Amino acid sequence: MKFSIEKELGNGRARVGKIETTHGSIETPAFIVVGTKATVKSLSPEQVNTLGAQAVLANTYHLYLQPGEEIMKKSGGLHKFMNWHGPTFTDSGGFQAFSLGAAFNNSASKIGDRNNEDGKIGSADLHHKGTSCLINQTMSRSEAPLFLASSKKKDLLTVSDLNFSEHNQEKFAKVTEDGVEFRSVLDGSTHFFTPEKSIEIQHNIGADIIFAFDECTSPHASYEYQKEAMDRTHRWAKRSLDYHKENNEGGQALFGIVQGGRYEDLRKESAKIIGEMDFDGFGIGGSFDKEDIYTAVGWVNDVLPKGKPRHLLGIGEPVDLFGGIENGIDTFDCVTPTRIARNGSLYTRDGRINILNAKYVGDFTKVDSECSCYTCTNYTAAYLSHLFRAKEMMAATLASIHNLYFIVNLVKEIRASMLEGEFFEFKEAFIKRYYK
RNA sequence: GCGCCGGUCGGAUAGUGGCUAUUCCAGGAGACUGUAAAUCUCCGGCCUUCGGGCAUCGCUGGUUCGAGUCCAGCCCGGCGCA
Repeated sequence: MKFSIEKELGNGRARVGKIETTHGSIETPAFIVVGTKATVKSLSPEQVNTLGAQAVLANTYHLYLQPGEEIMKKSGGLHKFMNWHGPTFTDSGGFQAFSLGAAFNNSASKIGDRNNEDGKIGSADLHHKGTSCLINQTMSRSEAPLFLASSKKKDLLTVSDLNFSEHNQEKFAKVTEDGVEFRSVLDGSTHFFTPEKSIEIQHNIGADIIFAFDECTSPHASYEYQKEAMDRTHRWAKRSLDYHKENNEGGQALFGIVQGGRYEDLRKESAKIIGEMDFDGFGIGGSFDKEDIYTAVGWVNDVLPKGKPRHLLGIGEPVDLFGGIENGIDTFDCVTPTRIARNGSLYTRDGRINILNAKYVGDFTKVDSECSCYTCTNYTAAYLSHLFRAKEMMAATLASIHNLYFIVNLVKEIRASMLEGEFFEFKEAFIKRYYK
C-alpha cells in the first residue's frame, strides 16, 4: 500500500491524497461503503461500483462465524468471493466487543449525547468498578423476574419461558486481557478472539487494508474504564503488529487503532503510542461526543504522523464528514446510509426525509431534485413510497443506491472543493441548507 | 316461518362472571454513526387545570356486590330445513 498527499489545506490538518493498493487506488478523502458479510446489503457489486464507491469494508467477526475463515481462504479471498475487484478493508471484530457486550440491549451507541446522558447509563459503567475488567455478561437472576413480570404475560411462566428470557438478556461478549470471548449471534457457540487470532482471520479473508484488534468502549464508560481499555488496546496493537509482521505474505496493510474515548489526554496519549508503532495507517475508533467528534479527531491527528492515512471508524453523518475531513481524516466508513435506507430514510440536500410519511404517497417529484443517482434519475418519491409500503425488496435497493450515492458523492464534492480552494465555502453552504 | 351459529378498534382476533379488553395487520410519527437491524420505539374513543375524569364489546332491559362474558326480547349476518 502506498499513500501520497496531493494537497494540504491551510489549516495544517486537511489534505487531499491517494491510497494505492494492489486492487486499485482510493482518491481521498473517501467514503468507504460497508459490506459487513461480504455484501453491501441489497446491492450487487456492479451497483456499488456504478454509484461511485471506491472501496468496501467487511467484518472479521461476521465472516469468521459465517461462512468461516476456511471457506474465505479457499474462496480465493474476499475480492474474488464477493466479486468486488476494487480495494477492500476488514474491521478486526473489536467493535463487536462493544456492540455485543456493553451496548447490547442497552440502547447505547458509540456516539454520546451530552444532553441526554442521565437516562442512559451503560451497564459497563455499573459493573466494571470491581477488580475485574470483565464486562458483565448476564443480568442477575434477581432482575430476571422483574423483566418477566413486566412482559404482560398472564399465564404462568414455564421453565422454558424463563430460560428463553434469561438467554435473551445475556450479552454476547466479554473482555479479558488476552482477548474477547464471544458468543456466536448465530448459534450461541462460544469463541475467543485474541489480537493474533483476529489478524490470522484477516489474513485468510485477504482484504487490502486490515485493522488491529481493539476494544471499542461505551461513551458512558468512566474515565478509569476508558483508560484501562485504551491501555489494553495498546498492548493488543503491538501483538497485532507483531503477528502481522511475522505472518503476512505481503500485499495487506495493517492499520493501528487509536482509542481514548472522549478525553483529550487519553486521545493524545493513544495517538502518540499507536502513532509510533510501525503501522501502515491508522484507524480512529471508540466513542465520541456528538457535538465535537472532529475536536477529538483534531487532537489525534495533530499527533499522528502526517505521511500515513487516517481512517475514522464508523462515522458518519454529513456534518461529521466535513468535520472529519477538515481535521485530517482521509477515509470513513459508516453503516448509516444503507441502514437508514432500508428503514425508509433518505438523504436530500435539505436534510433527511422519511419516505414512508403520508405526504409522499402521491408525490410524483424526485426525492432530491438535484440528485443524479440512478434512483432519482428514474423513479419518483411516490414510487419509492409504494415499494416501501408494499414491502418490495427493490425499495431497499433503490433507497440504498440513493443514500450511498449521496454520501459517496458528497465526499467527492468535498474533495473537489478542497482542490479548488473552496472547502470552507462549500461546507458552510451545505450545512446551512441541510441542517436548516 | 322454524332451527343452529355468530356480531369485540379500519380489518382479523383473544377474552365465558372480577378490577388496565389481548394480539397481529393496516394507519400515523420517530429513531438508527467500525450492521445480531428489510429493525426497533411510540401513538391510535372523549374530556383534562396533566393529578386524573368519563366512555366502550350490535340494541334494550334483566340477574349479580360486579356483565364483553349469564338470561330475555329485538336488530343484523351466515348456514340448514320448509
